[in-house]
Amino acid sequence: MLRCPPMLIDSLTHPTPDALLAFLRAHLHARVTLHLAGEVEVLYAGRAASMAEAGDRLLLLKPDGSLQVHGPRGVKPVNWQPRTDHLSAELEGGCVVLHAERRSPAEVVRVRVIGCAQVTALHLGDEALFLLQGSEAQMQRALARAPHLIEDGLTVLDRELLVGVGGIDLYARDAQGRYVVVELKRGKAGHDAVHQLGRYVDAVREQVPGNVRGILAAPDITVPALKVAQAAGLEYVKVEALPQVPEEALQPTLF
Amino acid sequence: MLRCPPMLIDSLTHPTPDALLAFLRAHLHARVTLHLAGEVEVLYAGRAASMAEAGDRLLLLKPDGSLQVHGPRGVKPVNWQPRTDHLSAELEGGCVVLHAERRSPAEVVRVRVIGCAQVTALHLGDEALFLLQGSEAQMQRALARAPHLIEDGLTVLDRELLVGVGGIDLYARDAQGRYVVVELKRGKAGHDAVHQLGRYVDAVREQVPGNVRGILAAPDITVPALKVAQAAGLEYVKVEALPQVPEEALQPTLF
DNA sequence: ACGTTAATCTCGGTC
DNA sequence: GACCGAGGTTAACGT
Repeated sequence: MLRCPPMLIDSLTHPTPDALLAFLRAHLHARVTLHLAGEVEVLYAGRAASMAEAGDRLLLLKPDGSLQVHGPRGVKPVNWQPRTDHLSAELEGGCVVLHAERRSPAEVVRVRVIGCAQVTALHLGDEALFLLQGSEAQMQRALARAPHLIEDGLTVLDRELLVGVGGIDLYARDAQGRYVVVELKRGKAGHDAVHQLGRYVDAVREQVPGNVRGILAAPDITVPALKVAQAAGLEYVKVEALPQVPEEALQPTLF
Repeated sequence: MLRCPPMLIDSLTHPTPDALLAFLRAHLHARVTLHLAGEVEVLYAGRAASMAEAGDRLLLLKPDGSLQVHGPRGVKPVNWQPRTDHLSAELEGGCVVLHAERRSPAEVVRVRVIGCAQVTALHLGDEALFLLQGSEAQMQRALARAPHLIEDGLTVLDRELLVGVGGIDLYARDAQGRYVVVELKRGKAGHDAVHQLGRYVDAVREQVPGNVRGILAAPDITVPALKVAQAAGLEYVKVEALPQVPEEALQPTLF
């Protein structure tokens, strides 16, 4: 009675090209995650085009067909392919070559495996529960429930109100009955946030008569962005992204 | 005489917590890339906060201190930490726990390894040559050399001209002597590109007398963005991001 | 399929 | 350190 399939399915060290090909063929379309360390050469063509000369790299192939080629630095892969439509392995001139293609956008990544130090097939199982705190969506919910954190007397009329293109984070009315467009940012707000707010305020002004205010609500704002906002008659209000956590919860004992 | 250090340094399958700890301690700060497959629980706190319940995951630890935790889908890790200041492994309640911290922004990722199926230490060597074609920088160079691709009679005065904040991609003069601000996009241009162009044009108009034109040069543009551009008196010119490749080069024989 | 936006965006450059 | 903008951004969501 195998309730939890074994995570480590198969692994080879320093396989020959033939052995590697057989390994890949056996696992490529088996809802399995593959990990390969080796010397590799990568060609990419699609929205752009790139070529990486032979070098030691780490490949990751997930069951959704996504492929990533990692170098020795950084979180970002050197080359990648998100969710492919077609994945194949062939022998070309004595080397295993991986093809990862997708349409829309039409892109192909071609990986030539010159040498393989280790290849492993794993079963990563289902995704486990994941909770994120401090997203803009959470901030939006919290402020919709407690709009006084933005301004006293504010009444929220709508969330994610679609106006022309794009959605207004919070659409509200202030104590004097003026309409208020609120744009939220979970981090430091920059030019882009001010422009976004300005665009929404303009759109609302075209549709409703009377005064319309624009408020940028964020935990911080860049100095230039604040100037631009003020020059455009838009307001900035400081709000915290993460709900205040009681001091006790931060004590190391609870970790 | 070891000119190329061996890529595969060490590997364990199903190590005990003690063996895993020893393995990690031995390799963590040895300019080595570590790969670990196992059941894992992750806490993150910093710009936001997250927790991931125990699940099968794949860890990547690079010599620059970057850490990523991959699930069964997507290019993006479930949790990550780019370039840490401090990395450590300890035994807590019978489980190996990894800490990856950085200041600025102050963030910490804590990975509890409940079970380890495989852990491998690799040497990924130096980065190999990487060439990317079709970046905006390349496009900028190409169009600066051949501005007629944007418009006949255009003379490029400057590239990346700093005006207020941000840089104008191409600053030019047209056949009639009017100043032209060109904003480039390597892909489809959207609202943001139009706003960016508008901002630069406004900044130039404040500094020079006379008519100032704004041209958005991109291989494509969204319909709404085109409308906004036209309404704002800005122009759109279609230019290809990738230099035209001769048909022969695309023939499969050359692959 | 298209358009828009958030993201723990990452990453690099410049002031 | 702050700020800005590119990115093969990715990924999710809505129409």
